[in-house]
Amino acid sequence: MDIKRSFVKQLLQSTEFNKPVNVKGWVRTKRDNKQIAFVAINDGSTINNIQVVIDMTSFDENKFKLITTGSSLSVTGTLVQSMGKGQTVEIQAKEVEIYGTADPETYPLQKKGHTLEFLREIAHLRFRTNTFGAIFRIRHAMAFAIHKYFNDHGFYYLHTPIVTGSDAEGAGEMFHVTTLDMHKLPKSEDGKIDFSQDFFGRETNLTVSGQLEAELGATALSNVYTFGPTFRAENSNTPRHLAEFWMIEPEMAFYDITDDMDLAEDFLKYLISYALENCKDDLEFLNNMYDKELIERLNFVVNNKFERIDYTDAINILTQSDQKFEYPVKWGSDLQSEHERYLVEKYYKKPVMVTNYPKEIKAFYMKQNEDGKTVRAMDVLFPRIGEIIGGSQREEVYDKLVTRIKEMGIPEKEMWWYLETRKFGTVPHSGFGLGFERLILFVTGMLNIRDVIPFPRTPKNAEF
RNA sequence: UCCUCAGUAGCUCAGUUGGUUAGAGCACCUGACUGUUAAUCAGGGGGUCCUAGGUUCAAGUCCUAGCUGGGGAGCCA
Repeated sequence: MDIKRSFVKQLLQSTEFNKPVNVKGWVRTKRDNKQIAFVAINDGSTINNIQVVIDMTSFDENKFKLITTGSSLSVTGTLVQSMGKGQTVEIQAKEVEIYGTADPETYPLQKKGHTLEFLREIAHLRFRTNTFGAIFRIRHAMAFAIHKYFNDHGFYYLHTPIVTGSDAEGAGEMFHVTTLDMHKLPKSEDGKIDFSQDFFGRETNLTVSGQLEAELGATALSNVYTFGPTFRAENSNTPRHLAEFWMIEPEMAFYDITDDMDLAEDFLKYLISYALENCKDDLEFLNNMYDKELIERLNFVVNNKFERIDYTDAINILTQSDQKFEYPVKWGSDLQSEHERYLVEKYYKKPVMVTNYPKEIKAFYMKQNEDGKTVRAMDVLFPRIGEIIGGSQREEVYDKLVTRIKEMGIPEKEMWWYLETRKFGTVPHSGFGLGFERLILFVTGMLNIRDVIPFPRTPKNAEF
C-alpha cells in the first residue's frame, strides 16, 4: 500500500472521507485505555493536530509503548468524520511506522506548558512547540509578504555585501572579519596591525547596514530594497536587541521625506494586514495564550492613520505633560524610551512618526533643513516596542554632504564612491530601515526578541 | 556596560529565627477505566539545593567573589 503523504493542514480541511490517507509527523500527546488510543500528530503545516485513532485490541503492545510524545511516525489509515467532540476529522489507523522514538524520561518537551526562558535553552527543540511553530510560520509569512509588497510596487531586491570595508556608517560596534593568525598578528613598523596582509588586503567587518550600498543602486534602478542579515557588536542586553538580526532597507530615488513616510506607513499596514489574513490560526493561538489584545491591536494599527509630528512639537508635548520623566526633556537631546512610550502609549495612543530631528543627534547622510538646525529624519514609534523604523531623506548636495562628513570626523577618503553619487547625476532620495525581528515582535505579541528568531545571537550566547 | 531580582527534582515553585530524613503541583513510570482531547483515579521512582571560598557546633538558609537567566536603562533596528 503506497499512499501519497498528505499534510495535516490538508487533511483537516478535507471532506473526502473513507479514503486511504498517509500522514507523517511528530506525536504531541497520547491518551489510551485497553480498547482504544488517541494520538495527536503535528507536522508543522498548521498549529492544529490531527487525531489518529488506534484500535488497541489488534495493535502490537510493545510497538505502542514506543509511541510517545516527541516520537516521529508515518500513519496510514482512513480519513473519517470524528465520533468524538473536539475535532471534525480523524484518521483510523491501519499501519503505523515509527521513524524515531523519544525517550519520555529524557525528552524535555512533555505535554505541559513550558516557560519561554526554558525553551530558549533548548532552541533545537523549541520548533516543536505550538508557540514556536506559530511564530516561525508567521515569520515566514512576513518575509514572503515583504518581497511581495516590494515586487508589486516596482522595487528591485538588491543584495548588499555582508563583508564590508566601510565602517563609516557609524551605526554601532562592528565584528571584525579576518583570516590573520590571531596569535601572530603581522605588525607594521609603527606597531599597528598590518591589514595589507589580510585576506582582502584591508580591514574588513560584518555589515551594520546595507543603506549606503542601497543608495548606489537607487541612483540607477530608482527603487530598491535590501533584506539581509545585519551585525552589531554592541554589548546590548535587552529584549529588543540582537547581535545578528535581519533588516529591510528600501531606498527610493526622487522620494522626499513625505513620500518616505507614506511608504513606511503603507508598508507596515500591508504587512500587518497580510498576517491577519494569512496567519489566522497562529495569531488566534498567540492571542489566547500570550496576549489577549493582540489581534485587536493589529487591527487598530491597520485601521488608523499614524500620527505625524515634528521633533520640536514632541518636545513641547513632553514639556507640557504632567508626567514625571527620569531623563529631562530638552530640545537637542534624543527622545528616551520613556518619552517615546509616553507619546505613543499615553498621548496619541497610536503609532507616531517623528520628523525633523536636531542634526547633532542624527547621522551624517541626512538631508539638512533650511533652518540649519534640523535634518529630515523620521522615526516610526510603535506601542510596546518603540522604534520599529528609522529613516530619512538623504543629503544629495555634494558640498553640504562633504561639509557634514568633515564636521563629524568621518574618513572622507573611504567614502569616495558614496560621494560620487552626489557628483554625477545626483537626485533627491530617501529610505528607511525596518528591523525584521521588531516587526515580528509586534505581529506575534511576543515580548523578547530572542523568541522571534530561530537562533538568537546575543552577548555570551551562540550555542545553537 | 550600569541598576535590580532570581538560580532547590525533567519543568514551575515553596522551604519559617541557621537545627535532625529537603517538599508540592505538573511531567515521567506502573496499574485501573468502552471515544479521549491540559482526560480522570490509585501507587511509584526521581535532588551536585548554580560554582568556589568564608562564618558557625551546625548552612538550601548568613557573608564575599564569580557564572547563568529575567526585568529596567544606555546604544539602536
